[in-house]
Amino acid sequence: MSTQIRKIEIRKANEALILEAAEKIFAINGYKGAATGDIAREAGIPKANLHYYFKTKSNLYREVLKHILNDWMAAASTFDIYHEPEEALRTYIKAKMEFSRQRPFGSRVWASEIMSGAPLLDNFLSTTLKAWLNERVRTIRRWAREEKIKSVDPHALMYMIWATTQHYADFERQIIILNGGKELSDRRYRQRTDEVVKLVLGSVGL
Amino acid sequence: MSTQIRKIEIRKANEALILEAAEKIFAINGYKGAATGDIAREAGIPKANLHYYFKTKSNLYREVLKHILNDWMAAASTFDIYHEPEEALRTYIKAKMEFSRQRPFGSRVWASEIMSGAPLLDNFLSTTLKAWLNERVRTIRRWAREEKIKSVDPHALMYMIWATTQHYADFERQIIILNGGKELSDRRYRQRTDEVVKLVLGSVGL
DNA sequence: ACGTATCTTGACCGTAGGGTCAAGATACCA
DNA sequence: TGGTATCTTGACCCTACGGTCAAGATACGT
Repeated sequence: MSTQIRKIEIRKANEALILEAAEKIFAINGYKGAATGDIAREAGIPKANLHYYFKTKSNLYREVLKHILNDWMAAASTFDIYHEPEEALRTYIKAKMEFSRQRPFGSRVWASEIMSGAPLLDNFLSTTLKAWLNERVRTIRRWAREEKIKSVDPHALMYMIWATTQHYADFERQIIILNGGKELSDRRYRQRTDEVVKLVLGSVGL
Repeated sequence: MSTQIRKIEIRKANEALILEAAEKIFAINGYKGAATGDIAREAGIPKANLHYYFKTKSNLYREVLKHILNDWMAAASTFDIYHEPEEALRTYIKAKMEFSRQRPFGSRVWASEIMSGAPLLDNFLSTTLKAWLNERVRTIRRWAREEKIKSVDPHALMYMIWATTQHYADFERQIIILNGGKELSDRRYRQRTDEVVKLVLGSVGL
């Protein structure tokens, strides 16, 4: 009945703390392999406290996924800012590369969920994402028809973009090792982003 | 002291059975999330029997990884069959797409291992794979110097090829859902392979 | 046919992990 | 300042899981 602003903020802060820790642990160990105790330790709180904010591991996982979907869709929306293929693709790829840089764990949770059969993402994939993809597929076909780009398989193109951009998050460790153990600097990462843009644009004849 | 051929074959057959089941369960649940009991059930044998052939879960996992590395490297070797960029790239991409089609679980175990920090692959990545990659990078640079292909960042190109081809294994479930719940037929998959080849060749100006 | 090495399996053990609880601490409101 | 709602936490419970064991089954060499 009362406002209790401070308390509400404590809750928000703790939930955010737990969600961040959970994203990391789920990313590293997968859903089944992740231990709520490990998540709690990562968040710096007792396990019982974690279960106070999130009743079950499953609930927590669902919340983590929800956050990732939100941000993934936010990046997706940049596809539509521009109408010309070059700018649209460039902007979208940059947004996805940025997402991989900023939220590598989120990307990995997504990948892990898909690899384990996507039990929870099934609905999102078959409705929201499918609709979004179909729309972009149509756009790409139109570009080809208008001879703004080479005629390519739109699905093959979109999957290539997703795969390549997400690779920098999901396979970050491999990339670092192949880079001699050093992670890519911001500068190198920006250059690499431009190279990815260049390759993809080249693949459609731009 | 004795040969005992039949027994040796029993062992080989059972080990193969277990390794196949293990590859699947590790692919779905990751190393930590996979239960030896689940692997045994998948293989159709009692858990104790699994532990008779593979002392520990860790040993079994190592063996699974070893098999995957072998086959991955076999695909990799196709890169060198041809000296001209077009044929070399086409052959390599086809081999990798074929690997994704035939061994989707293997690909996922690899991905899962990398995502969890690559504790066991570290050595392979920083020696064998790094050397292999450096060699290919040099080849790609040479092609660019000889103006056989556009000048591109070789690492960006190789990662794009890896990411895109492995996407068809690691994100198989997502692809199926986006395809309306039906998996890609052999024919569609072959067409898609050709499209991937086309995109990659296009990206380097071929 | 008999002895031996390998294989098979149900029962068992100990720890780890998801989740609960109840008692105390903290913040809020009147 | 007292009452109430929320928050914090160590201790606890129970199942799942990695791994063992010992007793029996199977195949092999002689």
